[in-house]
Amino acid sequence: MNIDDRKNKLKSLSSNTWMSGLPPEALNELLIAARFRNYSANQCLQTKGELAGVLYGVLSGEVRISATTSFGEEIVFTRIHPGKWFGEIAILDGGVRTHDAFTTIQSEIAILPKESIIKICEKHPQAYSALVMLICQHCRQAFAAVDDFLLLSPEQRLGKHIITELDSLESNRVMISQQELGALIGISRQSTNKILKSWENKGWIKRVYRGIEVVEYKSLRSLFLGFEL
Amino acid sequence: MNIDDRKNKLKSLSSNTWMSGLPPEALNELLIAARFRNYSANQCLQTKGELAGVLYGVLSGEVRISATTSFGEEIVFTRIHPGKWFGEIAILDGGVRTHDAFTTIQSEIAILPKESIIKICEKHPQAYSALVMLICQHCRQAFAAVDDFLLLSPEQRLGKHIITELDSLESNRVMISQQELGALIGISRQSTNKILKSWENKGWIKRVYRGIEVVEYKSLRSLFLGFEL
DNA sequence: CCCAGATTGTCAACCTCTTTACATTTAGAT
DNA sequence: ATCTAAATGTAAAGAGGTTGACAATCTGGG
Repeated sequence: MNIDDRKNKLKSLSSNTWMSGLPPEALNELLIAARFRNYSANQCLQTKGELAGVLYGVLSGEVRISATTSFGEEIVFTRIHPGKWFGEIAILDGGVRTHDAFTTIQSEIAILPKESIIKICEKHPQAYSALVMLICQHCRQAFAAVDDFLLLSPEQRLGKHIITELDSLESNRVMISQQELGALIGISRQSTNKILKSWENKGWIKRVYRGIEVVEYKSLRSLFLGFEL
Repeated sequence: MNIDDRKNKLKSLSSNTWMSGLPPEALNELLIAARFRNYSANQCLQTKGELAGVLYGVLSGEVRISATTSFGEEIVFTRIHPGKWFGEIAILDGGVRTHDAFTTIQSEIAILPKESIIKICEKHPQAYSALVMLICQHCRQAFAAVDDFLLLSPEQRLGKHIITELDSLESNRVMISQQELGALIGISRQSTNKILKSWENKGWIKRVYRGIEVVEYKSLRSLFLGFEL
């Protein structure tokens, strides 16, 4: 792979994320250290409990962050979309992975080995700070998720989750099965279906196979905001 | 306050937390920078949304981390016990407070101003790393909390929460109203009461006024572990 | 083109948790 | 000691979500 290819790839990963805070020199070193790999759907990137060696960035496709119960059911913690990084906790504290990670569709993933990150961070303190900003983001998101469980109804959580994915994707369409959508907010497939149906009847969304097209963004958002913006 | 007093206070805050990783020199500088303040019950330490200036450490007493809904209900995110620190996110990323914080009983709190922390971190990179370890801990806790909502029944969440507080307190007794206990795991006071009653009937706990004494720690723990340890 | 597997639509029965209501108990203040 | 506000105990009714079941629909691969 030539250097321009690498630059283009990392460029799509450095807009609006922790990398955007890096000095050009540090970015250049990351450029060299990064590996890029294509995964087909349903490939495993990491397993909960294993020691961590790398930081992941999603170039294209989608990654599902999940865990499996002792009974074999799968819960879905979140989904990571293009432009976003994950896996920094285990890098920063030397601990084990908190979740499993699988691609949901064909995806291109950037992989930064821990040793390279440490080396670059020692040389460029700003790189370390940038990583800290990344974990701060994820920590705030997790805090908000806990609050949402304590605070919002299933319908509100569903609405908020869809809006969040929409914003992250900069699109008006979220592709996900109702099964998985329910698993993300802690309700059953049937309940998810019922809520989506009621929204479609109100003209807020359009149900498509394995996905949702949002028509009335504002209505959906005011569902959990408690007011119109 | 003399230097020995300060040393004793910080000593109780540096066992088993982020401070334990600090070099003696850095610890000494924190010693000088720290302020100590006594709060009576129900005093406000911080408010959600405000810019952050300090890191808090609980020397004695208890702090409730909470938020208020648009309808005026209060949800309880977690409770902080002696020996624990909180408030590092806003210090690290310069953002606003994620939650309100109130003392629940008379408490002594250590307060580290942001400027002092930054100064010490610049001089001692290990101090910065120690703070990062703190946020990693909190991030892992938040991730686990989200998983628990997706994974465990109310009864299991209740059991896990009590065990967690028990371990944090190194005690066999948790002092908390059933109202607040329910608010922490997202169920009503009445449901909380019902579950506690059933546990008392099994001989696992003893209900006291505004508190719970745990008799059968192992039984309670196996409730959510899914197996006996 | 056709088939198999995945996904969706829909119901009814069931179960759990919430809500409402009220009596009782407890701790702390005066 | 007494009073008051907070906390607890308890039950019935109702809301809301889950489960199980089955038919219909869709998509991608051969």
